[in-house]
Formats: sequence, structure tokens, C-alpha cells
Amino acid sequence: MRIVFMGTPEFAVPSLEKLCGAGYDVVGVFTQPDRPRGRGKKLMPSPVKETAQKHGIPVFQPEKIRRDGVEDLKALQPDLCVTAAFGQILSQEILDIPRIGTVNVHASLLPRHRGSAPIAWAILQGDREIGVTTMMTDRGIDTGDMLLKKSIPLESTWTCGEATEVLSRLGAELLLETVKGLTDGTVTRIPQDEREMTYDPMLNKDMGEIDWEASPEEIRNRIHAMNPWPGCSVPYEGGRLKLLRARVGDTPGACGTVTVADPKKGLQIGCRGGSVEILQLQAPGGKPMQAKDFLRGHSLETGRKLSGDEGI
RNA sequence: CGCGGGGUAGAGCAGUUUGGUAGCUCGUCGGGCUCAUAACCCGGAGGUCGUGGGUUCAAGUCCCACCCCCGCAA
Repeated sequence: MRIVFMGTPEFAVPSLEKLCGAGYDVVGVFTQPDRPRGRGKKLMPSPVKETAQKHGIPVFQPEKIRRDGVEDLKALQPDLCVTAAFGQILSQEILDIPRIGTVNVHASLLPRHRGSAPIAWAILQGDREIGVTTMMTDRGIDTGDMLLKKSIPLESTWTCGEATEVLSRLGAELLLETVKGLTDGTVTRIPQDEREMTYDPMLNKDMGEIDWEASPEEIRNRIHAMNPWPGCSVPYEGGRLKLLRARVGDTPGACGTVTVADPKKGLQIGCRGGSVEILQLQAPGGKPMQAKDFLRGHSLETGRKLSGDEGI
């Protein structure tokens, strides 16, 4: 079976690897064009491109596949297309090319969390379970019929980055099952219940703003959901102190004020109905570190307010 | 040449402007105190100050080059 894979970030890599490892004939890979990224503004290939090249698979990087990629895709004569966090919307013309159709790997339990940042939104909204769904891609955004679904409990310690890693592996397994089931006819298409669907917008920097009037759980969820991007931070000595990891604390105090700051006891900040303990943070110019390590070299006064422009 | 911050003991930092004995908090090791300790007291070990060169009587500090780490830009 001739498969064409479309994907871009790290999340899609295990799916591509699994297909190759299972012996499927991946005849081409579509991914986003190299973008200037990283320090020095160098042109960087996407993780999926690097993986494809490692396997010697031809790579196509149209700026807009529905405009510049149609002929290339037709020439590949795919039986099946697989998308995973590709980052481009497919036109009907594209969808009509593969004989069997196009399967998408989506990192949520559809119909909840349609959109491009499903994992972050699941964490942000306090979901107890997260998961992946494979589906037939159609012209809408994550609206197609579902094929297989797998869920796991969401650990309260997980950041979005960590959950993404776990789900990318789960998604790869599910994709393999789906492709198998699709070829031997054992999977069935299940329409999404539109009444239960939610569509979540892309993340932006403003979402890294912490409302200290929120509950400890809500604040922890936000910190974890925004890690690694866009990140939650508070003003600190002219820069920003990034808050990377947290848990519910045990030292209540006024919202947004430091209630504990000690190399041995850790760092806690008061919020509605309790406090949040900051476990891991990142100072300007520094690497991520444990909050207790940070406090060995920086002293924070208890009672200091860290909301607003003042910082800490 | 996109902009900026940084590299000093096991960890986190100060010291660099103005060159002159390597400091702080914590950890660690030994001793003491205590019913007890994330408590306290005493003592010790632990450092090529990122690398190479230069200036100087003298360089963590000034000059040049290089290496590495991090933030912003999605």
C-alpha cells in the first residue's frame, strides 16, 4: 500500500516512524517549509522532514499544498494519506486523490478539543482524561468521522510537553491499528456528535498571564498547559521569571503574594482558597531549575506581591 | 552577520564599573546541643573564576579571539 504522510512537528514523528517500521510503503512526505527558527534565526527543517530524510523518503514542502502540491501528490499515486499535525488545511481536490482516503491523528478525545492545541486545552480545562482519536479527514477542522480512540488518565504533574510526548506515542500505535483496520475492513466510521464538540483556538502569549484570583488547581493547570509554549511568567527584576511546574500548596495567603520563600521549604504563592507551590522555574538568561535551587541565590520576601507591574 | 542575557566550589548566586589574599546561601564531612528537627552552635574539605592569547609588578576584574548555555522572534 502506497502511503503519503503529512505532518510537521515532533508530535507527528512517532506516527511516521511507526508506519515505516511496520513495513508500509511511505512514498512521500509533505511538511511545512523550512522556517527561520531558533537562536541566530537559522533556517531549520521540521522534525518530520528530518525523520523522512533519515528514511530516504522524498520530501515535499509546498507553502500551500492545496495550491502548489496537487500535482506532486497525484504523481505519488497514494492509496492512503495520513495527516498528523500538518498545519495546513486540505482542499477537496487534495482529499479526492488517495484511493482509500485521508486519515488524521488528532491528540484529543473527539469531539472535544478540535483545533490545533488540544492537549494544552485539555490540561487548562482540568480534563481527567486525555487521548488520541484517528479520523477520516474532511474539509472541516477535525470534523470528520472517527475511527479509533484511546484514552489515558491525565496526571496532575504533566506539562503539555510531557503529555504531548506520551500522546504522540499512543497516537502512533493507534494509527497503525487504524490503518490495519481500514485495509481489512474492521474499523467503522463513527460520526462526531456535534452537540458535544468544542473547538479550541490557538494559544497565544496572553494566555500565559496568571490570574492569582483563581484556584490552586486552575493556576497549576495553566502553568502546565502553557509549558513549553507560550509559558507562564511573572515580572522579575526587569525581566520575566518563567513558572514551569507547580502543584497545589499548603500555605494560604493573600492572592498573588509570596507566602513561603525558603531554600528548604520552597516557594508558595497565595491564591483563591489556598496557595500554589512553584516547583520549577526559569530565571532570565538561565536554565530551568528547581524553585528551591533558585532561592539559594535569590531571596524573596514573604508577603511580596507578584501580580501587576511591580514584579518580585 | 536579527536582538539580548549568561558561564565563579556539588547546587543557586555576589564580586567585574574603580585590577591588589576567592565571598554568600545551601549541600557535604566531622564534632556539639536537643525527647525531637526543613532547628541551632563549632570546625573542616571542596575553585584550572568556560578556553586560548595579550596588557600589567599584579587579572575573576582590562583588551582580542574562540567554545558552550539561555531568552525574544512562531
